[in-house]
Amino acid sequence: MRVLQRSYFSRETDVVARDLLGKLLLRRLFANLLGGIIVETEAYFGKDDPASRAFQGLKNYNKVMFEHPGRLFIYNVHRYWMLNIIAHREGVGGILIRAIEPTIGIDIMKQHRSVKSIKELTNGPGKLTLALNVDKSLNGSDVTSLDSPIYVLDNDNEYDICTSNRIGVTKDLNQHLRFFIKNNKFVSK
DNA sequence: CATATGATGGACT
DNA sequence: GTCCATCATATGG
Repeated sequence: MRVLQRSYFSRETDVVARDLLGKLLLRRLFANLLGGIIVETEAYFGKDDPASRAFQGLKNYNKVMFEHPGRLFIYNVHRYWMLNIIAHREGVGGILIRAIEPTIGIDIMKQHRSVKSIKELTNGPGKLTLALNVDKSLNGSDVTSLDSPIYVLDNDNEYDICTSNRIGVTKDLNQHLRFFIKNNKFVSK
């Protein structure tokens, strides 16, 4: 397996969002490796997407969205941090990682969250950042190197993919920009 | 299992 | 003061 490179993220945002399903998201935390299989994503565009954090234009907090692909964009909503990877062919765009299937470092991730069942560990965007110990300090970091705190490994497995409208947005576009693996029990509710 | 509701804090105007 | 790409809890089946 190899680390996904900048060229991988330099494609249309929705194409990359769909393509990321099944890939392995890894978080290096001190001597530990945490993470799992990406099972749910959402694509967000720029000035033509009213649900996007870039819709209102360049701000201090969202400037990573306007920079080159392959970096993390960490954004706060309510009390939680959202983990996004910047991806676009040109212009602006990012992908929200909404859920992963835990496979590596499960015991450590459980220490970060008091949950009874493993199903609840990372089945939501705010839940997985808690489990992976991700916060704003990682905003802007590169994901295209094994030395990065977070990176994504390629994975050959094939999955059936479903789509829907995005979850929780107040002004969605009239197209399906949420992607998830069919029948996977770690997809968010 | 499903749906409803209140708490929450960062960044905006 | 307002908005928000959420979550945990409580309740009913």
